[in-house]
Amino acid sequence: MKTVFHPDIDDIAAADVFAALADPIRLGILVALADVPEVDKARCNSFSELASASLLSYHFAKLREAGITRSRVEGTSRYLSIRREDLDRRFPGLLDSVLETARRDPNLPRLSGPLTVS
Amino acid sequence: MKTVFHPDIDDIAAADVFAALADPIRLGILVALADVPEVDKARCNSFSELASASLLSYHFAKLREAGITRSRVEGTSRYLSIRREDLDRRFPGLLDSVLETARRDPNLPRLSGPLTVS
DNA sequence: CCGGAATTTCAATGATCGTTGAACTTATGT
DNA sequence: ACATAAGTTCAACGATCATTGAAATTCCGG
Repeated sequence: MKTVFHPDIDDIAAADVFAALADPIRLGILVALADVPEVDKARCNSFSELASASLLSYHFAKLREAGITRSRVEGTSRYLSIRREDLDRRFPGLLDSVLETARRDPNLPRLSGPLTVS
Repeated sequence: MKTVFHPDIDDIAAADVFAALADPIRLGILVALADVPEVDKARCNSFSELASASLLSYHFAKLREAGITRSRVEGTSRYLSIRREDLDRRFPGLLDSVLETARRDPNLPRLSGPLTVS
């Protein structure tokens, strides 16, 4: 039963968050994640349109290490979600305006359909 | 009468803005700038507590090229300001929540006094 | 015209970044 | 037990980054 490291949200500096957001693929992952109605149900594989498996894995790690996402291991799959409560407490209002900003960017990579869930 | 290049705000991608924000010194510059009551009056030199002149020049360029700041040349001095209207139109709400986020970060480099102005 | 001030530019350094493809790990289904 | 699927890890690459210090630029005041 492998477990994954998630940093304490209070150890995250503002600049770390922005660094994690400074990539179109990661912003694409983030908006796709935000649009999933059921929390904690987005399989990594669902993002395969955005990049190769190994590159996705790299970007997932960046988001996770910046305290932005959570990764739950279940069998051979991993399920991603946004650490919404933590982010809202530590950086109130930031996540929403980042999502709004990202959604507005016409050049962000986007998933063709809704995320396959569960 | 030297003039300085400022990108069209519509040519700026979300990821570019976040990249420019991904550095503590630049965030420090930004909050200091935001706290100046009179717009367009902050001389570059006023930030000398934050870094060496040459490093500041580098960071100023990053902010300017990301569409975040404006630089007005007057004699041997340059005066910086935030492109607030442009940013608010292109990325509504983002600047304010970025400033709020940055101000909340206890580890950001800060100016000891208010900016010398005019 | 000369000296100094404000700022940028340049070259160099080491660190980190995004990307690729191949190898590895771990769990699942038969 | 074996093949397969889902992810991660690793080594390599060129690109960009932050930082330094020295040199160049541009203007201003005497």
